[in-house]
Amino acid sequence: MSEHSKVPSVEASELAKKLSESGLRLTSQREHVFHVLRAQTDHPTADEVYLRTKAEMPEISMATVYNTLDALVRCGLVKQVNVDRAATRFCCNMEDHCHFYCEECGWVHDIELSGGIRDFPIRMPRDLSARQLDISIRGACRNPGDCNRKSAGSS
Amino acid sequence: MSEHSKVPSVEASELAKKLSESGLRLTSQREHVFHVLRAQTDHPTADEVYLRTKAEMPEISMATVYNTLDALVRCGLVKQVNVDRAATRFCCNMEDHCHFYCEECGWVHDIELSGGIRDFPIRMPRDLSARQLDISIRGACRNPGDCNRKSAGSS
DNA sequence: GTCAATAATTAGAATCATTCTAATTTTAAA
DNA sequence: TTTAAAATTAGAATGATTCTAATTATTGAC
Repeated sequence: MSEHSKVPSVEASELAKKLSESGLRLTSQREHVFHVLRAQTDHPTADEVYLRTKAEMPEISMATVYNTLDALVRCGLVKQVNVDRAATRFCCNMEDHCHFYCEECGWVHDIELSGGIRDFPIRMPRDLSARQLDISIRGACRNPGDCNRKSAGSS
Repeated sequence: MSEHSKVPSVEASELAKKLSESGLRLTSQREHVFHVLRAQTDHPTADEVYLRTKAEMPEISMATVYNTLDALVRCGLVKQVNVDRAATRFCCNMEDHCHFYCEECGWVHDIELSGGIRDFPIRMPRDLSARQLDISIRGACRNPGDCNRKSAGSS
């Protein structure tokens, strides 16, 4: 283990387990990226993850952030969120939920589901095998002035 | 009306109406792009739309294709489909339905919903106003050999 | 129909997100 | 330890999308 592991690693064992289940190794970079994702409940882009992780671990590279995010997605610890043409966002809430995308400010919020995702009234064709259901809602935060970021485009 | 309108324009009146409702003009480029989208039930990328439209109207530019797709989305005739990190796809099926994304071959299929989209068990927070619900399912076409494109990654 | 104002189109440059490359370092296991 | 495989790195390359400034088309008033 290198000099870099200076981060609370309560999550490390879960991370190590999940990674190795997918034949992936635990590295200090992966620990830091995972820690950064868990530290906030927002939905950062790869670039935002890079900047936040760099604050903890200045030597990390963008390529590693992408590799790590892919690794975390592959081993089921993180979800990719694609809501518009902009950069992909990442979400470490693995409970059943859906995403709200504000078209004014670009912010992505989690929305709880009232039932389990299995209860959704979708009939799957026999020739397709589903791995994951993603639900997203486009709309606007009310009170445009309160929009989280980017200053609302409308008025 | 220019020399370019050589295309069956049953759709033109609907298109003109919807465009003008949003304060947008009907142009021959917009007619062609809309026609191209309606001609197939797949989910082309902007680049694919560009190539298909160019076959009917060789002078059209990529910038116009993007502008037009945006216009069609804004006036409610077309939906944007974002399923992964790749290029956005466009869908002119405006019935309630969801999208299946095959992780092996990249193909996007429409899936019918068994109920109306309003029946979905989601409780919207009061401070958010929804405009559109998007549901997508990630998975794999069974029979990997039959995958539509890109030759299946798995074996 | 003609004109002016506005909107749309165009080619190409610019930007942004993501992936690739090849060299180096780290990890895990013998 | 040693070694093979996996991960990391910086930076180049690619691909998707947006921007820019000049030109052309459309609309509505006359």
